[in-house]
Amino acid sequence: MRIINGEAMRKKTGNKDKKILEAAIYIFAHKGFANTKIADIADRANIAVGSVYLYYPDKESILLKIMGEIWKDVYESLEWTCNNSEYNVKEKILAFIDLILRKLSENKEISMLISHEQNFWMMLQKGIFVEYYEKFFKLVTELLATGQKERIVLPQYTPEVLATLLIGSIRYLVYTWQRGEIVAEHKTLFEQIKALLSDGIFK
Amino acid sequence: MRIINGEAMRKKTGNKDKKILEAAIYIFAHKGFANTKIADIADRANIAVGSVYLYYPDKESILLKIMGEIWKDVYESLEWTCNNSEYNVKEKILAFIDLILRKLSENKEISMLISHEQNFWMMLQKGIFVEYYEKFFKLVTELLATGQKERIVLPQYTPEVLATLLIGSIRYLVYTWQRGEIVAEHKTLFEQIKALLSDGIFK
DNA sequence: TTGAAAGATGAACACCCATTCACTATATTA
DNA sequence: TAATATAGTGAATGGGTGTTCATCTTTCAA
Repeated sequence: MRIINGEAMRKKTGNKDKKILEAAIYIFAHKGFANTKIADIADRANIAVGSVYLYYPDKESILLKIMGEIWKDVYESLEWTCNNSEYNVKEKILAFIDLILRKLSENKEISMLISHEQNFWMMLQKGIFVEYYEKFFKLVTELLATGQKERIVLPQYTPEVLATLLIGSIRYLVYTWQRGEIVAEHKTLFEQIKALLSDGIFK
Repeated sequence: MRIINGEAMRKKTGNKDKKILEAAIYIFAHKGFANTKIADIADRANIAVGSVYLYYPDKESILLKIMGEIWKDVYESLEWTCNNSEYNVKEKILAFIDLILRKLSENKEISMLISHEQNFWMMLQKGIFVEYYEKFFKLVTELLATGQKERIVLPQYTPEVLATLLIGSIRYLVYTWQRGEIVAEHKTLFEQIKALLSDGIFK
């Protein structure tokens, strides 16, 4: 029983907020944000159009919530890894590569959504996801700078360039692979990417 | 004087088709295809809304024309380089990197447009640009495969993975730099990118 | 100079879809 | 079991915009 302001309150049931997000990820990824109708999302979530508005104020906030959760998750995972003193810098950098590889490939639609929408919405600087992404990017940059100080990472490149290259190429490689344009086993591809990027940045 | 079917014909003047493309590149890049109104494009091109439809059948065809021209240009330049027997494979690969670097950075808006729209429209497989891009990608892949045969390029990676990595990371690095998120001199950045990618793929 | 044919215009149209809201269903409390 | 308050519904609304078209303008051949 739930009492708020001394009044009886009906509970929201069935995790509709989560169902909306899951449906939206799928439709946004395949049709693009602009071509997605609220009715598409409602259909896929098996709820009424009006119910969507009980959970999110508008279409845009659904997208921003999704991207916010993705980058919050990635940022907090990396932060945890960086604060774990059992790892040395090289291990932390490899863990970062692994982390983002894993996050983007856990779900085809997440990788598509990011590849289709992120750059544009980053430019608009809308939503909390921008802050999480920027914190994540900063952490990666610092990690690489530390690597350079410890003479593990090649010194001739600026950390920002390295970080951008790593994040951008992983994102695009996973996307291309998910869409079937690169034919490779999951494990083979991941090892190639890790080896390739390691060869390019480590001494 | 122009005579068609024995009738008098007024000429189209002022290169309105080009002006429309240029205006569209700018607006598409900054507002996104979906948020761009035909009126925005007409305003920027200093013509009437209706005139746009004298040159292009609909909004979509303007975007597809732009992307078609970009990738036609890139593909044909690379083809010319590959057919030029004065270059060896390594020089051709370096020329390819230079080519795409140059194309994407010649104009901030082109780089933005590609980064915001290309992945999505590639997925839809709409427009002639898809064929040009795929021919370009195939050429790059073949170039890298030849490099591997001649023991110039690292053999442990599949050419498709290398090609995807090169194209994707250059695109994203230039975009990020154009938007001011990486602070670097044009020349410095280009040399870093070339060196970094060369280190990662050449023996 | 004039009539014809095409270029150019922008107000009006018609459709689309995000959002609203009057209504129904259901959980909760007493 | 009744009263209440929120959850859930989906048809209707309204604003926005891609496209059209009646009209005007310009060019060109005769």
